[in-house]
Amino acid sequence: MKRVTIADLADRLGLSKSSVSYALNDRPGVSDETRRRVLDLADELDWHPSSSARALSNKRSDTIGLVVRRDPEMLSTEPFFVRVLAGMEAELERADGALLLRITDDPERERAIYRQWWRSDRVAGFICLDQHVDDPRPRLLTSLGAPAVFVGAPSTDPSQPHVLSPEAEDSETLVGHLADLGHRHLGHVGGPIALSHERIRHDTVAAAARRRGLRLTYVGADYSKADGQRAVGELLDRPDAPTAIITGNDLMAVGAVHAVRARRLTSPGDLAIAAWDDSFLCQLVDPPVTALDRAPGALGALAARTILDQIAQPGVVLPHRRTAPSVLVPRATTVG
Amino acid sequence: MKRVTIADLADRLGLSKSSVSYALNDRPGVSDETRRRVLDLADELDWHPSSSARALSNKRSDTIGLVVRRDPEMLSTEPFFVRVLAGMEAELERADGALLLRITDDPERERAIYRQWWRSDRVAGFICLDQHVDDPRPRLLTSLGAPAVFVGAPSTDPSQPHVLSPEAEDSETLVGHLADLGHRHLGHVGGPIALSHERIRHDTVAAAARRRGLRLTYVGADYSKADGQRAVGELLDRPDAPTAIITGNDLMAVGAVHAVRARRLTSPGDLAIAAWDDSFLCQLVDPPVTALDRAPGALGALAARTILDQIAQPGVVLPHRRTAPSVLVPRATTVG
DNA sequence: CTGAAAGCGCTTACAG
DNA sequence: CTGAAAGCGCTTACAG
Repeated sequence: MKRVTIADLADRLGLSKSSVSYALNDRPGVSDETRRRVLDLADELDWHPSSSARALSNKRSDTIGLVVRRDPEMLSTEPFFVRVLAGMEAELERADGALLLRITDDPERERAIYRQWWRSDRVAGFICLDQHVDDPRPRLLTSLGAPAVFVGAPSTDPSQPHVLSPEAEDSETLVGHLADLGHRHLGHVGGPIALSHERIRHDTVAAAARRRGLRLTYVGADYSKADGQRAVGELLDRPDAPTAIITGNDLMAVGAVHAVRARRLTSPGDLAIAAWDDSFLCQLVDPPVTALDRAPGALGALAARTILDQIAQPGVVLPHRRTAPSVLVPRATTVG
Repeated sequence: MKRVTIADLADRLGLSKSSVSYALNDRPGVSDETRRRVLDLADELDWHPSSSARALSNKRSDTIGLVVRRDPEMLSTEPFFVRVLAGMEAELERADGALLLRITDDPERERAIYRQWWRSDRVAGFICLDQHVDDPRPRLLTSLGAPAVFVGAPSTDPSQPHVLSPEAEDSETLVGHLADLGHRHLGHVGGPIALSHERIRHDTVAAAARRRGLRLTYVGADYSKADGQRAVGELLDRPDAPTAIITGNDLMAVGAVHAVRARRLTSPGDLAIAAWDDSFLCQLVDPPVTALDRAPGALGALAARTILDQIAQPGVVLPHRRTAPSVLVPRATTVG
């Protein structure tokens, strides 16, 4: 099972290795006929360039690194993550790139992996998810000189590109939907406030409510169903409970449904519920939950495209990008 | 941002590159003191070996390839996949390996990626999920000479190792549970019969039922909630409907619950339901579904360990392995 | 215990 | 348009 090399091709064709390399890489310096012969033989012998030799010569890899810092168990309850991942893959597939993946919930390890992958030239750049307050990655990656794109929230280093979901528009959509239904007091059950995009939502939901003269009560939870249920329960048990809530993800919306049910109340009668992140969960629960379809695949694809662009143009400050406004899918918990 | 190389270390220490390399790789040929000095300086300068240079010299990469052939949209509804993935990651993390991931639902591309990754030395071996009838991968990978481990079902090439869930024991557990509750006619709503592990389950469920003198009706579906609901609906509408069913995954169990509810029947009274693949879905649905917790993380970890072993011992035929029998989590749909 | 040298499979100036 | 040569950063026999 001897590997076929460029030298083999050169030998069989009576050419030099350089000519073969030029032909294979579609560079000037070889006649069309020579190029044809080279490509045909490469095809016939099923030659593929050695990725390590090429990376060593070019001093760069064509692999994108993705280090996910989440509890693996929690991750499995997040359809959103898999859909973002699939979007990245689709884009990388087109560009024939590849994704090197690591899942760890140890912050020390996380940083070590970024360093190691970059220093050992394993990857040409990184896609960074879940930016949080005091996130060490913007500075770390800048100091390493590693290209990176931040997904869902801006990097604190403005020279690093980011791709965002349109949180302001989405907040507007959610608040507007509930306001149009006549609700005057909303609850916002946000995810972990250490996450940057949750801060953004906190502010944009508040702004949207203020603009309409609505009252707003914020309460934080951890994205789990159980904690969502607890948080919504607390809201419901207040004397001045809101009549509608917005939850930061689908799982907490399910928790909300259960909180309502546990109190023998009904939705939307006693509490209307609308969620970020549509998924099959929102459809499965009874009653089905009104939710924003955020097109996670598009976000992932945009992230992949952006990091590939950044790698191709090192040093260039790329424009930030965002996905199209999400689409509200009204269901029984608001319009039931 | 100049890369630190072994030559830099050698220069600064007044040593040769080979001594430095020996020290770094913990091989004989250097005094303990020299080794210490080398390691200290490497640490101080944050030296990391160039993965491509090392791979080129060693003629082998330390990356494992995972090509997932699934519709990305469907994938996001499968907590099972993410949990297997997380298990692999945990094991690879320990061994400091990495996972190169590609998701595609195009069979042509799938084969091309296996070829390309192997021929270009990007990966040292593969983990293969979702083996199906007439799967081209056993032959392809054997002909390439690429190490591979098959997860969930044996390869048709017996020299390739596999790691399995204990399907026979699990079938026994599920059938036994329902039989103990007094059910005499079971339905088995299997997943796509083209998948090898579904064939195994088809046979082992049948054997377990036969052994107990139970009647069994098999019907196939595609793992989606909608198709599960359809299949269960068909069973329920028969004049001789089974009193209990086993579904091939959690999503179809949810479909079963909905089929029952749509007919204004109840579970477990009119139909008991037990599922393979416990997940939060089984807990969320009302009534909650009895399910087998298959320890997907352990399966993923075992797969990663096995491919690493196979790579370390090329040519050796490894013993096949399986995870511990799954644990049945009884819930309302059977013991309600 | 240490050093000089060849080699892994590519790319890329530099001459012809 | 083509070839000989150096170099990417490692590893590993082979001499000393």
